[in-house]
Amino acid sequence: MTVRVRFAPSPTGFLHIGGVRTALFNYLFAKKNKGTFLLRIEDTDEERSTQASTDAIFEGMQWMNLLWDEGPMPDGTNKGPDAPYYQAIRADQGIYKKYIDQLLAEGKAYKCYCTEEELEANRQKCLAEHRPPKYDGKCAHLTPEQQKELEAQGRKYVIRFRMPQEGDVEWDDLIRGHVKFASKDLYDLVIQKTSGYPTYNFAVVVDDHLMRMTHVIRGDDHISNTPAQIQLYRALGWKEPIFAHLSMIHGPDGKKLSKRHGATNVVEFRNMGYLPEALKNYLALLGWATSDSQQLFAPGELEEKFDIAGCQPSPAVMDPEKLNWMNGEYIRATPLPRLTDLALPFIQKAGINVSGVSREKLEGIISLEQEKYKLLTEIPDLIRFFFEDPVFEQEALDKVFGKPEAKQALELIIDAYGKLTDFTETHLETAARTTAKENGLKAGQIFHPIRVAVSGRTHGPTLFKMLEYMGKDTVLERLKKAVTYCKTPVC
RNA sequence: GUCCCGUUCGUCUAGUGGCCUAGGACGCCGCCCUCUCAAGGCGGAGAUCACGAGUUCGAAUCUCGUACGGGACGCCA
Repeated sequence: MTVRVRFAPSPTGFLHIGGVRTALFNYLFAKKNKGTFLLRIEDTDEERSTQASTDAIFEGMQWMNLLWDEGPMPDGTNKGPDAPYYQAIRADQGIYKKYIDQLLAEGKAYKCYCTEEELEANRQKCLAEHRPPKYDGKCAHLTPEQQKELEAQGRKYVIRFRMPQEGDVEWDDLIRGHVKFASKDLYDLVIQKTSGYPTYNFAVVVDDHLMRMTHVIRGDDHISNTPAQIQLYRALGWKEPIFAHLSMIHGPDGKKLSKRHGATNVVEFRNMGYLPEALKNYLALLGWATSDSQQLFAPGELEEKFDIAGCQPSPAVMDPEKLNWMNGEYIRATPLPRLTDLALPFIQKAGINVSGVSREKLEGIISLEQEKYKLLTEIPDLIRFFFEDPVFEQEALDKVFGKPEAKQALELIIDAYGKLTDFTETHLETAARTTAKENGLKAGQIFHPIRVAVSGRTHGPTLFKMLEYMGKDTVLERLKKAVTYCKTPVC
Protein backbone atom coordinates (compact mmCIF):
# COMPACT_ATOMS: atom_id res chain seq x y z
CA MET A 1 0.00 0.00 0.00
CA THR A 2 1.42 3.35 -1.02
CA VAL A 3 1.46 5.93 1.71
CA ARG A 4 -0.75 8.94 1.06
CA VAL A 5 -0.77 11.86 3.46
CA ARG A 6 -1.92 15.45 3.29
CA PHE A 7 -1.59 18.90 4.74
CA ALA A 8 -5.01 20.49 4.94
CA PRO A 9 -4.87 24.07 6.18
CA SER A 10 -7.75 26.46 6.29
CA PRO A 11 -7.03 29.77 4.59
CA THR A 12 -8.09 32.06 7.39
CA GLY A 13 -4.85 33.90 8.02
CA PHE A 14 -1.13 33.63 7.47
CA LEU A 15 0.65 30.28 7.48
CA HIS A 16 1.50 29.58 11.10
CA ILE A 17 4.83 28.06 12.07
CA GLY A 18 2.93 25.25 13.83
CA GLY A 19 1.14 24.52 10.59
CA VAL A 20 4.45 24.44 8.77
CA ARG A 21 5.72 21.86 11.22
CA THR A 22 2.63 19.70 10.66
CA ALA A 23 3.15 20.04 6.91
CA LEU A 24 6.82 19.16 7.31
CA PHE A 25 6.13 15.99 9.27
CA ASN A 26 3.61 14.89 6.67
CA TYR A 27 6.05 15.71 3.93
CA LEU A 28 8.91 13.83 5.57
CA PHE A 29 6.68 10.86 6.29
CA ALA A 30 5.65 10.75 2.63
CA LYS A 31 9.21 11.06 1.36
CA LYS A 32 10.53 8.48 3.79
CA ASN A 33 7.90 5.99 2.67
CA LYS A 34 8.07 6.88 -1.01
CA GLY A 35 4.50 8.01 -0.74
CA THR A 36 2.41 10.93 -1.89
CA PHE A 37 2.09 14.27 -0.16
CA LEU A 38 -1.07 16.15 -0.93
CA LEU A 39 -2.25 19.67 -0.24
CA ARG A 40 -5.90 20.45 0.29
CA ILE A 41 -7.46 23.77 1.11
CA GLU A 42 -10.17 23.55 3.76
CA ASP A 43 -12.10 26.68 2.99
CA THR A 44 -15.55 25.72 4.19
CA ASP A 45 -15.63 28.73 6.47
CA GLU A 46 -17.21 31.13 4.00
CA GLU A 47 -16.75 34.10 6.27
CA ARG A 48 -13.12 33.83 7.15
CA SER A 49 -11.51 32.15 4.16
CA THR A 50 -9.62 34.49 1.87
CA GLN A 51 -7.68 34.21 -1.32
CA ALA A 52 -4.84 36.15 0.31
CA SER A 53 -4.53 33.42 2.93
CA THR A 54 -4.46 30.73 0.29
CA ASP A 55 -1.70 32.64 -1.48
CA ALA A 56 0.18 32.90 1.80
CA ILE A 57 -0.03 29.12 2.18
CA PHE A 58 1.40 28.58 -1.28
CA GLU A 59 4.11 31.14 -0.66
CA GLY A 60 5.13 29.68 2.69
CA MET A 61 5.09 26.10 1.48
CA GLN A 62 7.17 26.96 -1.55
CA TRP A 63 9.66 28.99 0.44
CA MET A 64 10.10 26.04 2.79
CA ASN A 65 10.43 23.82 -0.25
CA LEU A 66 7.61 21.63 0.97
CA LEU A 67 6.36 20.80 -2.47
CA TRP A 68 3.23 18.76 -2.79
CA ASP A 69 2.72 15.91 -5.23
CA GLU A 70 -0.99 16.51 -5.60
CA GLY A 71 -3.16 19.50 -4.91
CA PRO A 72 -4.03 22.98 -6.09
CA MET A 73 -1.31 24.98 -7.78
CA PRO A 74 -0.70 28.72 -7.38
CA ASP A 75 -1.49 29.31 -11.05
CA GLY A 76 -5.02 28.03 -10.54
CA THR A 77 -4.51 24.60 -12.04
CA ASN A 78 -4.76 21.31 -10.18
CA LYS A 79 -2.29 18.50 -9.96
CA GLY A 80 -3.55 15.01 -9.27
CA PRO A 81 -6.55 12.80 -9.90
CA ASP A 82 -8.80 14.03 -7.11
CA ALA A 83 -9.32 17.65 -8.14
CA PRO A 84 -10.64 20.01 -7.13
CA TYR A 85 -8.66 20.44 -3.94
CA TYR A 86 -10.64 23.34 -2.54
CA GLN A 87 -13.45 22.19 -0.29
CA ALA A 88 -15.62 25.16 -1.18
CA ILE A 89 -15.51 24.14 -4.83
CA ARG A 90 -16.09 20.52 -3.89
CA ALA A 91 -19.11 21.60 -1.88
CA ASP A 92 -20.47 23.49 -4.87
CA GLN A 93 -20.08 20.33 -6.91
CA GLY A 94 -22.29 18.50 -4.44
CA ILE A 95 -19.62 16.07 -3.32
CA TYR A 96 -20.53 16.28 0.37
CA LYS A 97 -24.24 16.57 -0.27
CA LYS A 98 -24.23 13.11 -1.73
CA TYR A 99 -23.02 11.57 1.50
CA ILE A 100 -25.22 13.79 3.64
CA ASP A 101 -28.20 12.49 1.70
CA GLN A 102 -26.98 8.95 2.18
CA LEU A 103 -26.80 9.38 5.95
CA LEU A 104 -30.19 11.10 5.97
CA ALA A 105 -31.76 8.28 3.98
CA GLU A 106 -30.31 5.71 6.34
CA GLY A 107 -31.57 7.61 9.36
CA LYS A 108 -28.01 8.20 10.55
CA ALA A 109 -28.46 11.93 10.33
CA TYR A 110 -31.35 14.31 10.89
CA LYS A 111 -32.43 17.87 10.39
CA CYS A 112 -32.11 20.14 13.38
CA TYR A 113 -34.12 23.37 13.55
CA CYS A 114 -32.80 24.66 16.85
CA THR A 115 -32.04 28.34 17.03
CA GLU A 116 -28.85 29.79 18.38
CA GLU A 117 -30.73 30.87 21.51
CA GLU A 118 -32.02 27.37 22.13
CA LEU A 119 -28.56 25.93 21.70
CA GLU A 120 -27.06 28.48 24.03
CA ALA A 121 -29.72 27.82 26.66
CA ASN A 122 -28.92 24.14 26.52
CA ARG A 123 -25.23 24.83 26.85
CA GLN A 124 -25.81 26.93 29.95
CA LYS A 125 -28.04 24.29 31.44
CA CYS A 126 -25.38 21.62 30.95
CA LEU A 127 -22.73 23.76 32.52
CA ALA A 128 -24.99 24.58 35.45
CA GLU A 129 -25.52 20.88 36.03
CA HIS A 130 -21.79 20.22 35.84
CA ARG A 131 -22.17 18.27 32.67
CA PRO A 132 -20.18 18.74 29.51
CA PRO A 133 -22.05 20.84 26.93
CA LYS A 134 -23.78 18.36 24.70
CA TYR A 135 -26.64 18.77 22.25
CA ASP A 136 -29.84 17.62 23.93
CA GLY A 137 -31.29 15.89 20.88
CA LYS A 138 -34.37 18.08 20.74
CA CYS A 139 -34.73 17.60 16.99
CA ALA A 140 -33.46 14.03 16.88
CA HIS A 141 -36.88 12.46 16.52
CA LEU A 142 -39.10 14.96 14.78
CA THR A 143 -41.83 13.52 12.58
CA PRO A 144 -42.00 14.57 8.92
CA GLU A 145 -45.10 16.61 9.84
CA GLN A 146 -43.27 18.50 12.56
CA GLN A 147 -40.43 19.18 10.21
CA LYS A 148 -42.77 20.48 7.58
CA GLU A 149 -44.40 22.77 10.07
CA LEU A 150 -41.10 24.21 11.25
CA GLU A 151 -40.04 24.79 7.69
CA ALA A 152 -43.37 26.49 6.99
CA GLN A 153 -42.46 28.88 9.80
CA GLY A 154 -39.36 29.72 7.83
CA ARG A 155 -37.01 27.92 10.19
CA LYS A 156 -33.60 27.08 8.81
CA TYR A 157 -32.01 23.76 9.60
CA VAL A 158 -28.65 22.10 9.93
CA ILE A 159 -27.96 18.41 9.50
CA ARG A 160 -26.76 16.56 12.57
CA PHE A 161 -25.10 13.20 12.66
CA ARG A 162 -26.78 10.74 14.97
CA MET A 163 -23.80 9.85 17.10
CA PRO A 164 -23.76 6.26 18.33
CA GLN A 165 -23.82 6.25 22.13
CA GLU A 166 -22.79 2.70 22.95
CA GLY A 167 -19.38 1.42 23.87
CA ASP A 168 -16.06 3.09 23.29
CA VAL A 169 -14.32 4.49 20.27
CA GLU A 170 -10.67 3.62 20.21
CA TRP A 171 -7.74 3.71 17.89
CA ASP A 172 -4.02 3.07 17.86
CA ASP A 173 -2.32 6.37 17.41
CA LEU A 174 1.13 6.20 15.88
CA ILE A 175 2.40 8.72 18.41
CA ARG A 176 0.11 8.37 21.43
CA GLY A 177 -0.47 4.67 21.40
CA HIS A 178 -3.91 3.37 22.26
CA VAL A 179 -6.48 6.13 22.77
CA LYS A 180 -10.00 5.51 23.97
CA PHE A 181 -13.11 7.69 24.30
CA ALA A 182 -16.47 6.71 25.74
CA SER A 183 -19.13 7.06 23.06
CA LYS A 184 -21.57 8.59 25.50
CA ASP A 185 -19.35 11.66 25.74
CA LEU A 186 -19.79 12.30 22.02
CA TYR A 187 -22.67 14.38 20.76
CA ASP A 188 -24.73 14.72 17.60
CA LEU A 189 -22.45 17.01 15.70
CA VAL A 190 -23.47 19.28 12.89
CA ILE A 191 -22.27 17.99 9.54
CA GLN A 192 -24.00 20.52 7.32
CA LYS A 193 -24.53 24.17 8.12
CA THR A 194 -27.68 26.16 7.28
CA SER A 195 -25.74 27.52 4.34
CA GLY A 196 -25.60 24.02 2.90
CA TYR A 197 -21.84 23.85 3.39
CA PRO A 198 -20.34 20.90 5.20
CA THR A 199 -18.62 21.41 8.54
CA TYR A 200 -14.96 20.64 9.01
CA ASN A 201 -15.51 17.32 10.73
CA PHE A 202 -17.59 16.03 7.89
CA ALA A 203 -15.60 17.42 5.00
CA VAL A 204 -12.29 16.03 6.26
CA VAL A 205 -13.71 12.59 6.59
CA VAL A 206 -15.21 12.60 3.12
CA ASP A 207 -12.13 14.04 1.48
CA ASP A 208 -9.61 11.96 3.34
CA HIS A 209 -11.53 8.93 2.19
CA LEU A 210 -12.06 10.10 -1.37
CA MET A 211 -8.43 11.12 -1.65
CA ARG A 212 -7.43 7.73 -0.24
CA MET A 213 -5.37 8.96 2.67
CA THR A 214 -3.59 6.13 4.43
CA HIS A 215 -2.43 8.23 7.38
CA VAL A 216 -3.68 11.39 8.98
CA ILE A 217 -0.86 13.26 10.71
CA ARG A 218 -2.04 16.43 12.44
CA GLY A 219 -1.76 18.50 15.60
CA ASP A 220 -2.99 16.99 18.83
CA ASP A 221 -5.62 19.69 19.12
CA HIS A 222 -7.53 17.33 16.85
CA ILE A 223 -7.45 14.37 19.21
CA SER A 224 -10.89 15.06 20.55
CA ASN A 225 -12.29 15.34 17.02
CA THR A 226 -10.97 11.92 16.15
CA PRO A 227 -13.58 9.69 17.81
CA ALA A 228 -16.40 11.60 16.13
CA GLN A 229 -14.64 11.31 12.80
CA ILE A 230 -14.12 7.60 13.28
CA GLN A 231 -17.87 7.22 13.87
CA LEU A 232 -18.48 9.10 10.66
CA TYR A 233 -16.19 6.76 8.74
CA ARG A 234 -18.07 3.79 10.10
CA ALA A 235 -21.48 5.26 9.38
CA LEU A 236 -20.43 5.81 5.79
CA GLY A 237 -19.09 2.29 5.58
CA TRP A 238 -15.49 3.35 5.17
CA LYS A 239 -12.29 2.26 6.78
CA GLU A 240 -10.57 5.00 8.75
CA PRO A 241 -6.94 5.94 8.10
CA ILE A 242 -4.17 5.50 10.64
CA PHE A 243 -3.94 8.51 12.92
CA ALA A 244 -0.87 10.21 14.32
CA HIS A 245 -1.26 13.19 16.60
CA LEU A 246 1.68 15.49 16.86
CA SER A 247 2.33 17.54 19.96
CA MET A 248 1.93 21.27 19.73
CA ILE A 249 4.62 23.90 19.79
CA HIS A 250 4.57 26.01 22.92
CA GLY A 251 6.05 29.36 23.84
CA PRO A 252 8.52 29.70 26.73
CA ASP A 253 5.59 30.14 29.12
CA GLY A 254 4.26 26.68 28.27
CA LYS A 255 1.23 27.98 26.41
CA LYS A 256 0.35 27.28 22.80
CA LEU A 257 2.64 29.31 20.56
CA SER A 258 0.95 32.56 19.65
CA LYS A 259 1.62 36.06 18.46
CA ARG A 260 2.70 37.33 21.86
CA HIS A 261 5.63 34.90 21.86
CA GLY A 262 7.03 36.67 18.82
CA ALA A 263 7.02 35.54 15.23
CA THR A 264 4.55 32.83 14.25
CA ASN A 265 4.08 33.60 10.57
CA VAL A 266 6.54 31.70 8.34
CA VAL A 267 7.02 34.77 6.19
CA GLU A 268 8.31 36.61 9.23
CA PHE A 269 11.02 33.99 9.60
CA ARG A 270 12.08 34.64 6.06
CA ASN A 271 12.13 38.38 6.70
CA MET A 272 14.15 37.88 9.86
CA GLY A 273 16.87 36.26 7.83
CA TYR A 274 16.40 32.56 8.41
CA LEU A 275 17.26 30.03 5.74
CA PRO A 276 14.41 27.67 4.92
CA GLU A 277 16.67 24.63 5.30
CA ALA A 278 17.67 25.77 8.77
CA LEU A 279 14.09 26.32 9.83
CA LYS A 280 13.18 22.95 8.41
CA ASN A 281 15.98 21.24 10.31
CA TYR A 282 15.05 23.02 13.52
CA LEU A 283 11.33 22.30 13.19
CA ALA A 284 12.00 18.64 12.47
CA LEU A 285 13.81 18.38 15.78
CA LEU A 286 10.93 19.92 17.65
CA GLY A 287 9.25 16.75 18.81
CA TRP A 288 11.35 14.31 16.87
CA ALA A 289 14.84 12.91 17.27
CA THR A 290 17.00 10.12 15.95
CA SER A 291 18.28 7.53 18.41
CA ASP A 292 21.65 9.29 18.49
CA SER A 293 20.16 12.78 18.81
CA GLN A 294 21.62 13.95 15.52
CA GLN A 295 21.36 17.72 15.21
CA LEU A 296 22.36 18.74 11.70
CA PHE A 297 21.09 17.01 8.60
CA ALA A 298 22.56 17.18 5.13
CA PRO A 299 20.18 17.81 2.21
CA GLY A 300 17.95 14.79 1.78
CA GLU A 301 19.01 13.26 5.05
CA LEU A 302 15.87 14.20 6.95
CA GLU A 303 13.74 12.62 4.26
CA GLU A 304 15.78 9.48 4.67
CA LYS A 305 15.97 9.27 8.44
CA PHE A 306 12.60 10.58 9.54
CA ASP A 307 10.64 8.09 11.59
CA ILE A 308 7.27 8.88 13.05
CA ALA A 309 7.94 6.44 15.88
CA GLY A 310 10.59 8.83 17.13
CA CYS A 311 8.04 11.57 17.71
CA GLN A 312 7.57 12.93 21.19
CA PRO A 313 4.02 13.05 22.57
CA SER A 314 4.77 15.99 24.82
CA PRO A 315 4.70 19.59 23.63
CA ALA A 316 7.95 21.30 22.63
CA VAL A 317 9.00 24.81 23.48
CA MET A 318 10.44 26.76 20.60
CA ASP A 319 13.93 28.06 21.44
CA PRO A 320 15.08 30.97 19.27
CA GLU A 321 18.67 30.62 20.52
CA LYS A 322 19.01 27.17 19.12
CA LEU A 323 17.29 28.16 15.88
CA ASN A 324 19.78 31.01 15.52
CA TRP A 325 22.72 28.72 16.12
CA MET A 326 21.40 26.32 13.54
CA ASN A 327 20.82 29.11 11.04
CA GLY A 328 24.44 30.15 11.54
CA GLU A 329 25.52 26.59 10.83
CA TYR A 330 23.56 26.64 7.59
CA ILE A 331 24.91 30.04 6.60
CA ARG A 332 28.45 28.79 7.12
CA ALA A 333 27.72 25.79 4.93
CA THR A 334 26.16 27.87 2.16
CA PRO A 335 28.33 28.36 -0.94
CA LEU A 336 29.27 32.00 -1.41
CA PRO A 337 27.35 32.65 -4.63
CA ARG A 338 24.13 31.50 -3.03
CA LEU A 339 24.81 33.31 0.22
CA THR A 340 25.38 36.48 -1.76
CA ASP A 341 22.11 36.01 -3.61
CA LEU A 342 20.33 35.48 -0.32
CA ALA A 343 21.98 38.51 1.28
CA LEU A 344 21.39 40.91 -1.59
CA PRO A 345 17.74 41.73 -0.81
CA PHE A 346 18.66 42.45 2.80
CA ILE A 347 21.58 44.64 1.74
CA GLN A 348 19.34 46.59 -0.60
CA LYS A 349 16.67 46.92 2.02
CA ALA A 350 19.25 48.38 4.39
CA GLY A 351 19.92 51.07 1.83
CA ILE A 352 23.49 50.11 1.01
CA ASN A 353 24.49 50.88 -2.54
CA VAL A 354 26.66 48.09 -3.86
CA SER A 355 26.12 48.81 -7.54
CA GLY A 356 29.67 50.09 -7.99
CA VAL A 357 31.25 46.87 -6.79
CA SER A 358 31.96 43.81 -8.82
CA ARG A 359 30.16 40.62 -7.97
CA GLU A 360 33.46 38.99 -7.19
CA LYS A 361 34.42 41.67 -4.72
CA LEU A 362 30.98 41.66 -3.11
CA GLU A 363 31.26 37.92 -2.56
CA GLY A 364 34.69 38.45 -1.09
CA ILE A 365 33.43 41.06 1.32
CA ILE A 366 30.52 38.90 2.39
CA SER A 367 32.81 35.93 2.88
CA LEU A 368 34.99 37.83 5.34
CA GLU A 369 32.52 37.34 8.16
CA GLN A 370 30.59 34.34 6.92
CA GLU A 371 31.35 32.42 10.09
CA LYS A 372 29.82 35.20 12.14
CA TYR A 373 26.37 35.61 10.63
CA LYS A 374 23.53 33.97 12.44
CA LEU A 375 20.83 35.75 10.48
CA LEU A 376 20.88 37.16 6.96
CA THR A 377 19.63 40.42 8.43
CA GLU A 378 22.93 40.87 10.24
CA ILE A 379 24.91 41.04 7.03
CA PRO A 380 24.21 44.64 5.96
CA ASP A 381 25.47 46.24 9.14
CA LEU A 382 28.55 44.05 9.22
CA ILE A 383 29.62 45.04 5.71
CA ARG A 384 28.28 48.57 5.58
CA PHE A 385 31.63 50.30 6.22
CA PHE A 386 33.04 48.86 3.02
CA PHE A 387 30.63 51.05 1.10
CA GLU A 388 30.07 54.02 3.35
CA ASP A 389 32.13 56.18 5.69
CA PRO A 390 32.59 54.39 8.99
CA VAL A 391 30.52 55.34 11.96
CA PHE A 392 32.77 55.34 15.01
CA GLU A 393 31.69 53.40 18.05
CA GLN A 394 32.24 55.33 21.22
CA GLU A 395 33.93 52.31 22.74
CA ALA A 396 36.41 52.19 19.85
CA LEU A 397 37.20 55.85 20.21
CA ASP A 398 37.81 55.53 23.94
CA LYS A 399 39.62 52.26 24.07
CA VAL A 400 41.76 52.40 20.97
CA PHE A 401 42.14 56.01 19.94
CA GLY A 402 42.42 56.90 23.60
CA LYS A 403 45.78 55.15 23.81
CA PRO A 404 48.75 57.54 23.79
CA GLU A 405 50.53 55.76 20.95
CA ALA A 406 47.50 55.60 18.64
CA LYS A 407 48.15 58.80 16.79
CA GLN A 408 51.77 57.98 16.16
CA ALA A 409 50.87 54.52 14.99
CA LEU A 410 48.45 55.87 12.44
CA GLU A 411 50.92 58.40 11.15
CA LEU A 412 53.54 55.70 10.74
CA ILE A 413 51.23 53.37 8.87
CA ILE A 414 49.99 56.16 6.60
CA ASP A 415 53.57 56.67 5.61
CA ALA A 416 54.27 52.99 5.11
CA TYR A 417 51.08 52.25 3.19
CA GLY A 418 51.55 55.34 1.06
CA LYS A 419 54.70 53.80 -0.31
CA LEU A 420 53.15 50.37 -0.85
CA THR A 421 52.63 49.48 -4.49
CA ASP A 422 51.18 46.02 -4.04
CA PHE A 423 48.19 46.69 -1.84
CA THR A 424 47.37 43.07 -1.02
CA GLU A 425 46.87 41.11 2.15
CA THR A 426 50.35 39.72 2.72
CA HIS A 427 52.14 42.93 1.81
CA LEU A 428 49.84 44.93 4.02
CA GLU A 429 50.55 42.64 6.93
CA THR A 430 54.29 42.61 6.38
CA ALA A 431 54.36 46.38 6.14
CA ALA A 432 52.38 46.77 9.32
CA ARG A 433 54.51 44.32 11.27
CA THR A 434 57.72 45.87 10.04
CA THR A 435 56.55 49.35 10.89
CA ALA A 436 55.63 48.23 14.37
CA LYS A 437 58.91 46.51 14.96
CA GLU A 438 61.04 49.35 13.67
CA ASN A 439 59.33 51.79 15.97
CA GLY A 440 59.27 49.68 19.08
CA LEU A 441 55.52 49.06 18.98
CA LYS A 442 53.77 45.80 19.56
CA ALA A 443 51.84 44.50 16.55
CA GLY A 444 48.55 45.03 18.30
CA GLN A 445 49.37 48.65 19.00
CA ILE A 446 49.34 49.33 15.32
CA PHE A 447 46.74 46.79 14.16
CA HIS A 448 43.98 48.02 16.44
CA PRO A 449 44.16 51.69 15.46
CA ILE A 450 44.09 50.71 11.79
CA ARG A 451 41.00 48.61 12.32
CA VAL A 452 39.17 51.38 14.11
CA ALA A 453 40.31 53.99 11.59
CA VAL A 454 38.89 52.14 8.59
CA SER A 455 35.85 50.48 10.11
CA GLY A 456 34.96 52.51 13.18
CA ARG A 457 34.87 49.31 15.19
CA THR A 458 37.00 47.31 17.57
CA HIS A 459 36.07 44.04 15.94
CA GLY A 460 35.47 42.89 12.45
CA PRO A 461 36.93 40.74 9.73
CA THR A 462 40.53 39.72 9.43
CA LEU A 463 42.33 43.04 9.09
CA PHE A 464 44.55 42.88 6.01
CA LYS A 465 42.10 41.13 3.75
CA MET A 466 39.65 43.83 4.70
CA LEU A 467 42.13 46.57 3.75
CA GLU A 468 42.80 44.87 0.46
CA TYR A 469 39.11 44.88 -0.42
CA MET A 470 38.81 48.53 0.54
CA GLY A 471 41.67 49.59 -1.70
CA LYS A 472 44.55 51.95 -1.17
CA ASP A 473 42.74 55.23 -1.75
CA THR A 474 39.97 54.54 0.71
CA VAL A 475 42.29 53.14 3.33
CA LEU A 476 44.67 56.10 3.22
CA GLU A 477 41.85 58.58 3.21
CA ARG A 478 40.29 56.99 6.26
CA LEU A 479 43.57 56.67 8.09
CA LYS A 480 44.31 60.35 7.57
CA LYS A 481 40.90 61.37 8.74
CA ALA A 482 41.23 59.18 11.80
CA VAL A 483 44.41 60.88 12.94
CA THR A 484 42.36 63.90 13.86
CA TYR A 485 40.19 61.77 16.15
CA CYS A 486 43.13 60.59 18.20
CA LYS A 487 43.95 62.20 21.48
CA THR A 488 47.28 63.98 21.39
CA PRO A 489 49.39 62.45 24.08
CA VAL A 490 49.82 64.86 26.94
CA CYS A 491 53.09 64.77 28.75
C1' G B 1 -17.37 21.71 34.98
C1' U B 2 -16.57 17.19 31.63
C1' C B 3 -13.37 14.44 28.56
C1' C B 4 -8.55 13.59 26.49
C1' C B 5 -3.33 14.15 26.57
C1' G B 6 1.34 15.13 28.68
C1' U B 7 5.61 15.33 32.67
C1' U B 8 14.25 13.22 31.74
C1' C B 9 19.51 19.29 32.71
C1' G B 10 16.90 26.51 31.58
C1' U B 11 15.45 24.61 26.32
C1' C B 12 15.27 20.49 22.30
C1' U B 13 16.11 15.53 23.37
C1' A B 14 18.68 9.95 23.89
C1' G B 15 16.79 6.19 26.81
C1' U B 16 11.56 0.64 25.64
C1' G B 17 13.85 -3.64 33.09
C1' G B 18 20.43 -4.42 34.47
C1' C B 19 25.47 -1.13 29.62
C1' C B 20 22.54 5.12 33.55
C1' U B 21 27.37 7.26 39.38
C1' A B 22 21.34 9.25 32.97
C1' G B 23 24.22 10.34 26.84
C1' G B 24 24.00 14.35 22.91
C1' A B 25 22.69 19.45 21.22
C1' C B 26 21.57 24.84 22.14
C1' G B 27 22.64 28.36 25.81
C1' C B 28 26.14 29.47 29.98
C1' C B 29 31.37 29.34 32.17
C1' G B 30 36.78 28.37 31.57
C1' C B 31 41.13 27.21 28.65
C1' C B 32 43.58 26.82 23.77
C1' C B 33 44.06 29.02 18.87
C1' U B 34 44.50 34.30 17.51
C1' C B 35 45.42 41.14 14.57
C1' U B 36 39.84 42.04 17.08
C1' C B 37 35.13 39.59 16.92
C1' A B 38 33.58 35.08 15.47
C1' A B 39 34.36 30.09 13.98
C1' G B 40 37.04 25.75 15.62
C1' G B 41 39.36 22.46 19.52
C1' C B 42 39.36 20.94 24.65
C1' G B 43 37.12 21.00 29.44
C1' G B 44 33.27 22.44 33.21
C1' A B 45 28.76 23.60 35.76
C1' G B 46 23.75 21.97 34.94
C1' A B 47 18.43 16.43 35.68
C1' U B 48 17.50 13.07 43.48
C1' C B 49 14.34 11.08 35.44
C1' A B 50 7.09 15.75 38.61
C1' C B 51 5.67 13.32 43.38
C1' G B 52 3.94 8.85 46.22
C1' A B 53 3.05 3.81 46.46
C1' G B 54 3.48 -1.02 44.14
C1' U B 55 5.56 -5.17 40.77
C1' U B 56 10.73 -7.05 40.47
C1' C B 57 16.89 -9.66 42.74
C1' G B 58 16.93 -4.90 40.00
C1' A B 59 12.74 0.74 37.38
C1' A B 60 13.86 6.90 34.06
C1' U B 61 11.91 2.44 31.76
C1' C B 62 5.98 -1.78 33.96
C1' U B 63 1.13 -0.78 37.26
C1' C B 64 -1.88 2.39 40.22
C1' G B 65 -2.73 6.99 42.62
C1' U B 66 -1.58 12.34 43.41
C1' A B 67 0.13 17.00 41.75
C1' C B 68 1.08 20.28 38.04
C1' G B 69 0.74 21.67 32.89
C1' G B 70 -1.65 21.54 28.13
C1' G B 71 -5.68 20.63 24.71
C1' A B 72 -10.78 19.89 23.32
C1' C B 73 -15.85 20.67 24.51
C1' G B 74 -18.91 25.98 18.00
C1' C B 75 -23.56 26.10 12.06
C1' C B 76 -14.12 27.58 13.38
C1' A B 77 -10.91 24.57 11.28
